[in-house]
Amino acid sequence: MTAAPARHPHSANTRAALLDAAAREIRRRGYQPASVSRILAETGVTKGALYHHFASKLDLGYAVFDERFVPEMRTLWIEPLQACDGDPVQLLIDIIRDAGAQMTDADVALGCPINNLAQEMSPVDAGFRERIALALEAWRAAIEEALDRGLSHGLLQVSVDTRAAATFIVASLEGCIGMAKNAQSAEILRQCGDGLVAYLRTLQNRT
Amino acid sequence: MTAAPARHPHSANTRAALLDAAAREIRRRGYQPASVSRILAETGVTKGALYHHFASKLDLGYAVFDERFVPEMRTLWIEPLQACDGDPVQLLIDIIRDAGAQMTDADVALGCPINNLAQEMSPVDAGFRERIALALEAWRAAIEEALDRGLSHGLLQVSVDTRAAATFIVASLEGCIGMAKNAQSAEILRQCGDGLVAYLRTLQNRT
DNA sequence: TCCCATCCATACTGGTCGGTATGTTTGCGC
DNA sequence: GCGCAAACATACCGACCAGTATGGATGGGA
Repeated sequence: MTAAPARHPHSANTRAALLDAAAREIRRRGYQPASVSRILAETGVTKGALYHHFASKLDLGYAVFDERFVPEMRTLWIEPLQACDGDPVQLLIDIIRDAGAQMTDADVALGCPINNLAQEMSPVDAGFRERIALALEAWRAAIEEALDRGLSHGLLQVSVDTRAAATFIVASLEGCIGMAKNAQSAEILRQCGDGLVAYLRTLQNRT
Repeated sequence: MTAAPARHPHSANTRAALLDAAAREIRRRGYQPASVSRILAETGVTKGALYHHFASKLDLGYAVFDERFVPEMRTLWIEPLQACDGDPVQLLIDIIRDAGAQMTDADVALGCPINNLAQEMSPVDAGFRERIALALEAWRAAIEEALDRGLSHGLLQVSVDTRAAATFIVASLEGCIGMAKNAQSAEILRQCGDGLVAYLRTLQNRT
């Protein structure tokens, strides 16, 4: 479903514009309150074009998740983690600090799109739920593997259960982002992040 | 807005039934997708009765939050914390373990109603956002005060920043509940909870 | 007993929703 | 240049939504 034969070259642009606008709309309002009409109005694309590229609103929602939200998370978290051969805890701290420093209150107010969809859609739609579960599991696994490498390099406390720690890190990260989202405050995000950093440091082997 | 003059005694029952049904509906679907018609169908109450008791759907939503969700959180968390004069960390661990043990997968799949509304409504409606901020702050403050008492009794590491710790505890708790909600698994909730418990233990003064 | 506010019931409205049927344009392959 | 499918456009549909107008039932206070 990613790409059509593309006989007409501009077609891909239309599709991309729809995905971008839908991503903004879903980020801001969530999937269910997202309005197809608003997406069309914002892009200037007509309804016929949209339903040529996507079978339904749900299909569009899935595409936004797969082609926008997941890649974003991959480049921010998974790829750095996989490339990490130093101290994974320090890498996590750096990402948290960097991302926290760059975000404005407006960014923070939108939260994490994956977690937004998890909270909204998991009781309602199995397709979203399974996609989200896969994405979160990939994230968790990347953290666990990085922790494992750090452990084998003697950088972590030997008592650390890397699987449990990775699970908790993902959960508390989403929790911090969620708290800051409601507060609409990058300052709160940093405060919450500091709490998480304090936890992360307890995993390090301090010698 | 809590209670009308109640000239007719049955009136309070109607109102309570509406609040209960609306609470179920909002728990399951969120506020925006919650349908007034479904609430009426479930209760057997008519639309005239509903709009006699509540000025609007939003008013009903606020009442559900104030009179159902917040009291629930208060009895589960705030009151035990305020009554705690022993080790606050152990109290938190006990609550987490007890609540986790009692919950079924179906319960877990609904998540925390306060956090659900935070993620859904904070970018959309200031009234919800402020209510949620107050509730979360009350929760955080109750934890902080309990930690402060524990600290003064020598039960915690003297290096603990109780305010930051309380903030992080709330955030990570909501994060754990959110992860388990998407997984629809009480087992995941317990695993995440174990991670949080491991963090909580790092706050204790082990001597 | 009768008044009157409270409480509830019914029918309806305007608006938005996602989706579709049908027609037109576009541009590559031949 | 022609054929033809991909790509887009327009108009419309039924369903559902929150909310309202209006009238009727109810029951306690004077």
